[in-house]
Amino acid sequence: MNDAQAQRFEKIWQTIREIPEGLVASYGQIAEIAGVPRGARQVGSALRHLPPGHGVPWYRVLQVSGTIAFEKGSDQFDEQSKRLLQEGVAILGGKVDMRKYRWQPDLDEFLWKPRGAWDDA
DNA sequence: CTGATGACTATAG
DNA sequence: CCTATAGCCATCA
Repeated sequence: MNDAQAQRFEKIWQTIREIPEGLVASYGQIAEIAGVPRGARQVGSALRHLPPGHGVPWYRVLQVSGTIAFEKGSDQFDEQSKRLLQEGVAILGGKVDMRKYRWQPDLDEFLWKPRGAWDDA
């Protein structure tokens, strides 16, 4: 694996690490933030290649519809839903309500650095 | 190089 | 809501 690939994966993993506990993001969303336009599939690929002991909250990444990407009934599906429920993310009808749990970096900015945000308005 | 694959998504019916 | 289709693009055989 060359540097460019490793770097892209690192960037994606780093982005996923920014998702706050209790919130989720879609593959496409992570791709966009990580600077990989139309790279939703690459995000999935990056997660598939996660090294041991990564500490990346991979379970906070869902399909844009709020559905868990794994097949229902699989071990991975169970593992992911379990972890989400554990941090308060509800799963109704097999899917997460994205309107409610979707992470919005813009909003983070708004909440963390409101200082002077409206000064020149 | 070529073709198949996949932890994706958008759109149409 | 579900299926089908078509883009998408890094990876892999």
